[in-house]
Amino acid sequence: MPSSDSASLKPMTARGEATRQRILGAAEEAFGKSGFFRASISDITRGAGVAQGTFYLYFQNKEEVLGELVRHMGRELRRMLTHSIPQDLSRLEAEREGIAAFMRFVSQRQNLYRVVQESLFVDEQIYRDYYMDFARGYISALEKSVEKSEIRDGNLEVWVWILMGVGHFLGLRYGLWAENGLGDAELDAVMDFIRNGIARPADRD
Amino acid sequence: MPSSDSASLKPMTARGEATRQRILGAAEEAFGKSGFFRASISDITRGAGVAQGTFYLYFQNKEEVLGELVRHMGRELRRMLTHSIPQDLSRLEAEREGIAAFMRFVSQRQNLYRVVQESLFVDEQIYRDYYMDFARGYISALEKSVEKSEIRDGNLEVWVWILMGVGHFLGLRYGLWAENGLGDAELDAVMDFIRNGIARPADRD
DNA sequence: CTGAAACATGCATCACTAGTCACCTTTGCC
DNA sequence: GGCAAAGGTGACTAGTGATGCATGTTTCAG
Repeated sequence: MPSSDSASLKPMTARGEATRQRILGAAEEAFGKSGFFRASISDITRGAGVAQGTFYLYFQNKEEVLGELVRHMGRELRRMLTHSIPQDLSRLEAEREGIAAFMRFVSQRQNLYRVVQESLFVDEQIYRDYYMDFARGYISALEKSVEKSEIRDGNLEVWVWILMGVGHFLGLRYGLWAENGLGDAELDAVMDFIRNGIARPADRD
Repeated sequence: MPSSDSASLKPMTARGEATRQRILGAAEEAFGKSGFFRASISDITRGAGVAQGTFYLYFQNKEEVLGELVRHMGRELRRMLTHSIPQDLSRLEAEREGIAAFMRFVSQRQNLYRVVQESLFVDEQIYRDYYMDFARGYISALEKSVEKSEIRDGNLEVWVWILMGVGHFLGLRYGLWAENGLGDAELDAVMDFIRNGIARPADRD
């Protein structure tokens, strides 16, 4: 028994997988454009070019599709960051590359990013998992950097949530709302903040 | 002519205002608990203790209620911050007080905060207006602080979006998801980041 | 070539909700 | 006390959308 517990109807063996992917793609588009709740199953199946019933061959409901999309974004983003950030960079350099890569990702996959954000209002657990997972990896990366003295020490958990918040709002403001994403000058300003904070040099401690 | 343009049916003169407020309160609760889309008009009117039709005496639809709630949160938050932050504080001190006050606000009015966040998926303009307005005031406050040399200079617009992102994620992580809000030690860690950044003292510039 | 498993269809059912409206109640001014 | 305006009601209409299912179609091993 393949321990299918609550894990719906995922099994399949060929073209089925392709159909499933087309449904996921159409859902990403529909959710991104209309929002999760306004998008209907029939919008999705129409977009995928399949009949309504076909949807239920692969998913129990819309929520399940959303969860899948959010996890997909998590994997894609990690993969992307891994590939965009050379191993030999110092933490601050890596941070800059990471933010730049993230911003490109959001600009290019606006629908998917919106879907992730909306998951907070569909199933909070999906959203929490997404960020808790990301935070876990981020914290251990910072820990290593502290050990190598590439950055100073501090409450890394809090700092990571701060950094994720920074990324999120930059993604919103410059990835979704700006024509041309985040420019180099602006990225400089971001890094200036992250490196040095806002206190005058004389007031730092 | 009272230039009622698109401004629905707001006029009233006595107990009507009280009813309208009860509807807004019930909507805040319903939206916060179930989400905007899952909450029905009849959920709201039931919560307010009025008949369904009464809703349409004061609002055209759910969206309008949401807009009202978001603008309400904006006003309340500003008022709160104004009252919580003594005038004679330096910018860094004010920043600390502001974050602490914001965190208390989110913890106490979780439903309202959720409503504001969900507005992004109901009517993006409402959400943008909320943050664009907030950013405007925040930027000019920072400009004044720069003039007084309380903080160093930089790209204040970018910094403000960073700071709002920080606030938002702290609100999420510690205001909505943590039992006890943001502790003093954690607030210290936040201020440490905002003051000094994460670079080692030797690497600062 | 053939039959069974996997895939796919699309319509019918069922539940639910936004918004309307004809009618009733309260308020307060004369 | 009478009456008009403001406030309030709740059943009803029209529409939408999720989901079930009986009925095809495709694929491919033997």
